[in-house]
Amino acid sequence: MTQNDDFDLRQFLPYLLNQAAEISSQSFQRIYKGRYGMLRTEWRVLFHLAIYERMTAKDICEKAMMHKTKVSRAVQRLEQRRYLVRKPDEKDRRHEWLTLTTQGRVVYEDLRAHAQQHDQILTNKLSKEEIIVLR
Amino acid sequence: MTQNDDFDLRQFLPYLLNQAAEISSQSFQRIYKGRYGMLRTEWRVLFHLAIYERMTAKDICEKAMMHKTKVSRAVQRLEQRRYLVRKPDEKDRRHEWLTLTTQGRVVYEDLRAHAQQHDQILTNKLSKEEIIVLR
DNA sequence: TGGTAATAGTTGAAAATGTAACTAACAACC
DNA sequence: GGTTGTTAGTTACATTTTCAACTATTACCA
Repeated sequence: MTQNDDFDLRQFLPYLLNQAAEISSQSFQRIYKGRYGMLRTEWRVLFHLAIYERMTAKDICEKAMMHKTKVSRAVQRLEQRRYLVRKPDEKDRRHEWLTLTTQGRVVYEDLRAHAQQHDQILTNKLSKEEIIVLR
Repeated sequence: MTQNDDFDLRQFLPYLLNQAAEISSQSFQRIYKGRYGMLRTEWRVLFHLAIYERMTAKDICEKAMMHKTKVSRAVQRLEQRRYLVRKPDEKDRRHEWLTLTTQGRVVYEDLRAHAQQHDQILTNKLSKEEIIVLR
Protein backbone atom coordinates (compact mmCIF):
# COMPACT_ATOMS: atom_id res chain seq x y z
CA MET A 1 0.00 0.00 0.00
CA THR A 2 2.37 2.64 -1.17
CA GLN A 3 1.27 5.86 -2.74
CA ASN A 4 1.37 5.67 -6.44
CA ASP A 5 -0.46 8.57 -7.96
CA ASP A 6 0.39 12.20 -7.48
CA PHE A 7 -3.24 13.18 -7.09
CA ASP A 8 -3.83 13.91 -3.45
CA LEU A 9 -7.32 13.17 -2.22
CA ARG A 10 -6.88 15.41 0.77
CA GLN A 11 -6.38 18.29 -1.59
CA PHE A 12 -9.73 17.60 -3.16
CA LEU A 13 -12.20 19.99 -1.60
CA PRO A 14 -15.42 17.94 -1.58
CA TYR A 15 -13.56 15.05 0.00
CA LEU A 16 -11.85 17.21 2.55
CA LEU A 17 -14.97 19.08 3.54
CA ASN A 18 -16.98 15.91 3.86
CA GLN A 19 -14.50 14.41 6.22
CA ALA A 20 -14.30 17.58 8.26
CA ALA A 21 -18.08 17.77 8.38
CA GLU A 22 -18.45 14.19 9.48
CA ILE A 23 -15.88 14.43 12.20
CA SER A 24 -17.23 17.66 13.57
CA SER A 25 -20.80 16.34 13.57
CA GLN A 26 -20.17 13.13 15.40
CA SER A 27 -19.96 14.29 18.96
CA PHE A 28 -22.92 16.61 18.62
CA GLN A 29 -24.91 13.75 17.16
CA ARG A 30 -24.40 11.79 20.33
CA ILE A 31 -26.15 14.60 22.19
CA TYR A 32 -29.31 15.05 20.16
CA LYS A 33 -29.62 11.40 19.35
CA GLY A 34 -28.82 10.16 22.81
CA ARG A 35 -30.89 12.68 24.73
CA TYR A 36 -33.90 13.08 22.46
CA GLY A 37 -33.65 10.36 19.85
CA MET A 38 -33.53 13.03 17.21
CA LEU A 39 -32.13 12.91 13.71
CA ARG A 40 -29.91 15.44 11.99
CA THR A 41 -32.82 16.66 9.93
CA GLU A 42 -34.87 17.18 13.07
CA TRP A 43 -32.47 19.30 15.05
CA ARG A 44 -31.93 21.41 11.99
CA VAL A 45 -35.60 22.13 11.65
CA LEU A 46 -35.89 22.72 15.39
CA PHE A 47 -33.03 25.20 15.35
CA HIS A 48 -34.41 27.07 12.40
CA LEU A 49 -37.78 27.43 14.03
CA ALA A 50 -36.21 28.59 17.26
CA ILE A 51 -34.21 31.22 15.48
CA TYR A 52 -36.80 32.43 13.00
CA GLU A 53 -39.80 31.98 15.26
CA ARG A 54 -42.36 31.28 12.57
CA MET A 55 -41.76 29.67 9.22
CA THR A 56 -43.40 27.52 6.59
CA ALA A 57 -41.88 24.24 5.54
CA LYS A 58 -40.85 25.94 2.34
CA ASP A 59 -38.94 28.61 4.23
CA ILE A 60 -37.06 25.91 6.06
CA CYS A 61 -36.23 24.10 2.84
CA GLU A 62 -34.65 27.25 1.50
CA LYS A 63 -32.82 28.38 4.59
CA ALA A 64 -31.56 24.95 5.52
CA MET A 65 -31.05 23.77 1.96
CA MET A 66 -32.97 20.61 2.70
CA HIS A 67 -35.26 18.71 0.37
CA LYS A 68 -38.95 19.18 1.04
CA THR A 69 -39.57 15.52 1.84
CA LYS A 70 -36.88 15.62 4.48
CA VAL A 71 -38.42 18.69 6.01
CA SER A 72 -41.93 17.26 5.78
CA ARG A 73 -40.90 14.16 7.68
CA ALA A 74 -38.86 16.00 10.25
CA VAL A 75 -41.83 18.27 10.91
CA GLN A 76 -44.09 15.27 11.34
CA ARG A 77 -41.82 13.75 13.93
CA LEU A 78 -41.34 17.00 15.79
CA GLU A 79 -45.09 17.48 15.83
CA GLN A 80 -45.63 14.00 17.22
CA ARG A 81 -43.29 14.81 20.06
CA ARG A 82 -45.16 18.06 20.66
CA TYR A 83 -42.13 20.17 19.87
CA LEU A 84 -44.01 22.22 17.33
CA VAL A 85 -47.49 23.10 16.12
CA ARG A 86 -48.86 23.78 12.65
CA LYS A 87 -51.31 26.49 11.76
CA PRO A 88 -52.69 26.74 8.22
CA ASP A 89 -52.43 30.17 6.67
CA GLU A 90 -55.86 31.82 6.49
CA LYS A 91 -55.15 33.59 3.24
CA ASP A 92 -53.50 30.71 1.44
CA ARG A 93 -54.32 27.32 2.79
CA ARG A 94 -51.44 25.72 0.98
CA HIS A 95 -49.11 27.20 3.55
CA GLU A 96 -48.69 25.97 7.06
CA TRP A 97 -47.05 28.12 9.68
CA LEU A 98 -44.85 26.25 12.08
CA THR A 99 -43.93 27.39 15.54
CA LEU A 100 -42.25 25.70 18.47
CA THR A 101 -44.18 24.76 21.57
CA THR A 102 -42.82 25.65 24.98
CA GLN A 103 -41.56 22.13 25.20
CA GLY A 104 -39.86 22.44 21.85
CA ARG A 105 -38.21 25.60 23.01
CA VAL A 106 -36.94 23.93 26.15
CA VAL A 107 -35.37 21.18 24.08
CA TYR A 108 -33.85 23.79 21.82
CA GLU A 109 -32.33 25.67 24.71
CA ASP A 110 -30.77 22.51 26.00
CA LEU A 111 -29.37 21.53 22.63
CA ARG A 112 -28.18 25.03 21.94
CA ALA A 113 -26.21 25.06 25.15
CA HIS A 114 -24.54 21.84 24.13
CA ALA A 115 -24.00 23.11 20.62
CA GLN A 116 -22.22 26.18 21.84
CA GLN A 117 -20.08 24.19 24.20
CA HIS A 118 -19.36 21.73 21.45
CA ASP A 119 -18.46 24.51 19.11
CA GLN A 120 -16.17 25.98 21.69
CA ILE A 121 -14.25 22.73 21.93
CA LEU A 122 -13.96 22.40 18.18
CA THR A 123 -12.95 25.98 17.81
CA ASN A 124 -10.20 25.59 20.35
CA LYS A 125 -8.71 22.84 18.29
CA LEU A 126 -8.28 25.13 15.34
CA SER A 127 -6.47 28.37 15.18
CA LYS A 128 -8.45 31.59 15.35
CA GLU A 129 -7.60 32.57 11.83
CA GLU A 130 -8.69 29.23 10.48
CA ILE A 131 -12.15 29.61 11.95
CA ILE A 132 -12.63 33.13 10.73
CA VAL A 133 -11.62 32.31 7.23
CA LEU A 134 -13.71 29.19 7.08
CA ARG A 135 -16.81 31.04 8.14
CA MET B 1 -39.86 34.86 9.70
CA THR B 2 -37.59 37.32 11.39
CA GLN B 3 -34.50 36.32 13.26
CA ASN B 4 -35.20 36.02 16.89
CA ASP B 5 -32.35 34.36 18.65
CA ASP B 6 -28.81 35.60 18.81
CA PHE B 7 -27.45 32.13 18.25
CA ASP B 8 -26.34 32.01 14.68
CA LEU B 9 -26.51 28.66 13.00
CA ARG B 10 -23.90 29.68 10.52
CA GLN B 11 -21.51 30.11 13.38
CA PHE B 12 -22.06 26.54 14.38
CA LEU B 13 -19.24 24.52 12.93
CA PRO B 14 -20.89 21.14 12.23
CA TYR B 15 -23.73 22.92 10.48
CA LEU B 16 -21.46 25.16 8.51
CA LEU B 17 -19.16 22.37 7.44
CA ASN B 18 -22.04 20.18 6.40
CA GLN B 19 -23.45 22.83 4.15
CA ALA B 20 -20.08 23.61 2.68
CA ALA B 21 -19.49 19.92 2.09
CA GLU B 22 -22.82 19.41 0.45
CA ILE B 23 -22.53 22.37 -1.84
CA SER B 24 -19.02 21.53 -2.90
CA SER B 25 -19.96 17.91 -3.58
CA GLN B 26 -22.97 18.49 -5.74
CA SER B 27 -21.47 19.19 -9.10
CA PHE B 28 -18.92 16.42 -8.80
CA GLN B 29 -21.69 14.04 -7.87
CA ARG B 30 -23.39 14.76 -11.15
CA ILE B 31 -20.26 13.50 -12.89
CA TYR B 32 -19.70 10.17 -11.19
CA LYS B 33 -23.38 9.45 -10.81
CA GLY B 34 -24.35 10.60 -14.26
CA ARG B 35 -21.48 9.02 -16.15
CA TYR B 36 -20.98 5.81 -14.22
CA GLY B 37 -23.96 5.47 -11.89
CA MET B 38 -21.57 5.47 -8.97
CA LEU B 39 -22.16 6.38 -5.36
CA ARG B 40 -20.02 8.54 -3.12
CA THR B 41 -18.71 5.48 -1.33
CA GLU B 42 -17.73 3.92 -4.62
CA TRP B 43 -15.70 6.74 -6.05
CA ARG B 44 -13.93 7.04 -2.76
CA VAL B 45 -12.89 3.43 -2.80
CA LEU B 46 -11.94 3.70 -6.46
CA PHE B 47 -9.76 6.72 -5.79
CA HIS B 48 -8.06 5.12 -2.85
CA LEU B 49 -7.22 2.06 -4.86
CA ALA B 50 -5.93 4.14 -7.71
CA ILE B 51 -3.68 6.10 -5.43
CA TYR B 52 -2.44 3.30 -3.19
CA GLU B 53 -2.39 0.62 -5.88
CA ARG B 54 -3.06 -2.35 -3.61
CA MET B 55 -5.03 -2.36 -0.39
CA THR B 56 -7.24 -4.54 1.75
CA ALA B 57 -10.73 -3.44 2.66
CA LYS B 58 -9.43 -2.71 6.13
CA ASP B 59 -6.81 -0.35 4.77
CA ILE B 60 -9.50 1.54 2.94
CA CYS B 61 -11.66 1.77 6.04
CA GLU B 62 -8.82 3.40 7.89
CA LYS B 63 -7.60 5.74 5.18
CA ALA B 64 -11.04 6.84 4.07
CA MET B 65 -12.61 6.75 7.54
CA MET B 66 -15.47 4.68 6.22
CA HIS B 67 -17.32 1.93 8.03
CA LYS B 68 -16.43 -1.59 6.95
CA THR B 69 -19.92 -2.37 5.70
CA LYS B 70 -19.85 0.63 3.43
CA VAL B 71 -16.50 -0.43 2.06
CA SER B 72 -17.62 -4.03 1.70
CA ARG B 73 -20.62 -3.02 -0.37
CA ALA B 74 -18.74 -0.49 -2.45
CA VAL B 75 -16.14 -3.16 -3.25
CA GLN B 76 -18.87 -5.59 -4.28
CA ARG B 77 -20.36 -3.11 -6.70
CA LEU B 78 -17.01 -2.11 -8.13
CA GLU B 79 -16.18 -5.76 -8.59
CA GLN B 80 -19.45 -6.40 -10.41
CA ARG B 81 -18.61 -3.64 -12.83
CA ARG B 82 -15.15 -5.11 -13.32
CA TYR B 83 -13.43 -2.06 -11.93
CA LEU B 84 -11.44 -4.09 -9.44
CA VAL B 85 -10.36 -7.62 -8.62
CA ARG B 86 -9.87 -9.39 -5.31
CA LYS B 87 -7.02 -11.71 -4.48
CA PRO B 88 -6.96 -13.53 -1.14
CA ASP B 89 -3.70 -13.22 0.77
CA GLU B 90 -1.77 -16.49 0.66
CA LYS B 91 -0.36 -16.12 4.11
CA ASP B 92 -3.53 -14.99 5.85
CA ARG B 93 -6.67 -15.88 4.06
CA ARG B 94 -8.71 -13.43 6.07
CA HIS B 95 -7.26 -10.64 3.99
CA GLU B 96 -8.20 -9.82 0.44
CA TRP B 97 -6.02 -7.66 -1.70
CA LEU B 98 -7.85 -5.30 -3.96
CA THR B 99 -6.50 -3.84 -7.17
CA LEU B 100 -8.06 -1.92 -10.00
CA THR B 101 -8.53 -3.46 -13.40
CA THR B 102 -7.47 -1.57 -16.50
CA GLN B 103 -11.07 -0.60 -16.92
CA GLY B 104 -11.22 0.66 -13.36
CA ARG B 105 -8.14 2.70 -13.97
CA VAL B 106 -9.63 4.25 -17.07
CA VAL B 107 -12.69 5.29 -15.12
CA TYR B 108 -10.46 6.69 -12.41
CA GLU B 109 -8.47 8.76 -14.89
CA ASP B 110 -11.63 10.20 -16.28
CA LEU B 111 -13.06 11.04 -12.89
CA ARG B 112 -9.79 12.41 -11.64
CA ALA B 113 -9.63 14.80 -14.55
CA HIS B 114 -13.08 16.03 -13.69
CA ALA B 115 -12.22 16.20 -10.01
CA GLN B 116 -9.25 18.39 -10.67
CA GLN B 117 -11.21 20.64 -12.94
CA HIS B 118 -14.00 20.77 -10.43
CA ASP B 119 -11.57 21.62 -7.69
CA GLN B 120 -10.12 24.35 -9.80
CA ILE B 121 -13.49 25.98 -10.17
CA LEU B 122 -14.22 25.77 -6.49
CA THR B 123 -10.84 27.06 -5.59
CA ASN B 124 -11.28 30.06 -7.81
CA LYS B 125 -14.39 31.01 -5.94
CA LEU B 126 -12.49 31.32 -2.72
CA SER B 127 -9.51 33.41 -1.94
CA LYS B 128 -6.12 31.79 -1.92
CA GLU B 129 -5.63 32.23 1.78
CA GLU B 130 -8.96 30.66 2.53
CA ILE B 131 -8.05 27.51 0.73
CA ILE B 132 -4.66 27.19 2.27
CA VAL B 133 -5.98 27.63 5.76
CA LEU B 134 -8.87 25.29 5.24
CA ARG B 135 -6.65 22.51 4.04
C1' DT C 1 -65.91 31.54 -16.05
C1' DG C 2 -63.28 27.57 -17.03
C1' DG C 3 -59.15 25.34 -18.04
C1' DT C 4 -54.28 24.98 -17.49
C1' DA C 5 -50.24 25.79 -14.87
C1' DA C 6 -47.86 26.48 -10.63
C1' DT C 7 -47.05 25.91 -5.66
C1' DA C 8 -46.97 23.72 -0.77
C1' DG C 9 -46.81 19.79 1.14
C1' DT C 10 -47.51 14.50 1.60
C1' DT C 11 -46.99 9.68 0.50
C1' DG C 12 -45.10 5.19 -1.27
C1' DA C 13 -41.63 2.51 -3.23
C1' DA C 14 -36.81 1.91 -4.06
C1' DA C 15 -32.17 2.82 -2.80
C1' DA C 16 -28.70 3.62 0.63
C1' DT C 17 -27.05 3.57 5.35
C1' DG C 18 -26.31 2.02 10.12
C1' DT C 19 -26.24 -1.57 13.59
C1' DA C 20 -25.59 -5.86 15.16
C1' DA C 21 -25.06 -10.50 14.49
C1' DC C 22 -22.68 -13.65 11.87
C1' DT C 23 -18.81 -16.68 9.31
C1' DA C 24 -14.20 -17.92 8.50
C1' DA C 25 -9.49 -17.73 9.54
C1' DC C 26 -5.82 -17.02 12.56
C1' DA C 27 -3.49 -16.25 17.35
C1' DA C 28 -2.52 -17.25 21.99
C1' DC C 29 -2.58 -19.58 25.92
C1' DC C 30 -3.24 -23.52 28.89
C1' DG D 1 -4.14 -30.17 20.64
C1' DG D 2 -8.21 -27.75 22.23
C1' DT D 3 -10.43 -23.77 24.05
C1' DT D 4 -10.95 -18.96 23.91
C1' DG D 5 -10.24 -14.54 21.90
C1' DT D 6 -9.39 -11.52 17.81
C1' DT D 7 -9.59 -9.94 13.25
C1' DA D 8 -11.35 -9.35 8.23
C1' DG D 9 -15.10 -9.26 5.95
C1' DT D 10 -20.19 -10.37 4.92
C1' DT D 11 -25.09 -10.58 5.69
C1' DA D 12 -29.69 -9.45 7.58
C1' DC D 13 -32.67 -6.23 9.29
C1' DA D 14 -34.19 -1.68 10.75
C1' DT D 15 -33.84 3.07 9.82
C1' DT D 16 -33.17 7.00 6.64
C1' DT D 17 -33.00 9.10 2.35
C1' DT D 18 -34.21 9.77 -2.38
C1' DC D 19 -37.21 10.04 -6.30
C1' DA D 20 -41.40 10.29 -8.43
C1' DA D 21 -46.11 10.50 -8.22
C1' DC D 22 -49.83 12.37 -5.84
C1' DT D 23 -53.43 15.81 -3.41
C1' DA D 24 -55.08 20.19 -2.47
C1' DT D 25 -55.06 24.92 -3.20
C1' DT D 26 -54.12 29.14 -5.62
C1' DA D 27 -52.65 31.83 -9.90
C1' DC D 28 -52.94 32.92 -14.56
C1' DC D 29 -55.19 33.86 -18.64
C1' DA D 30 -58.06 33.20 -22.83
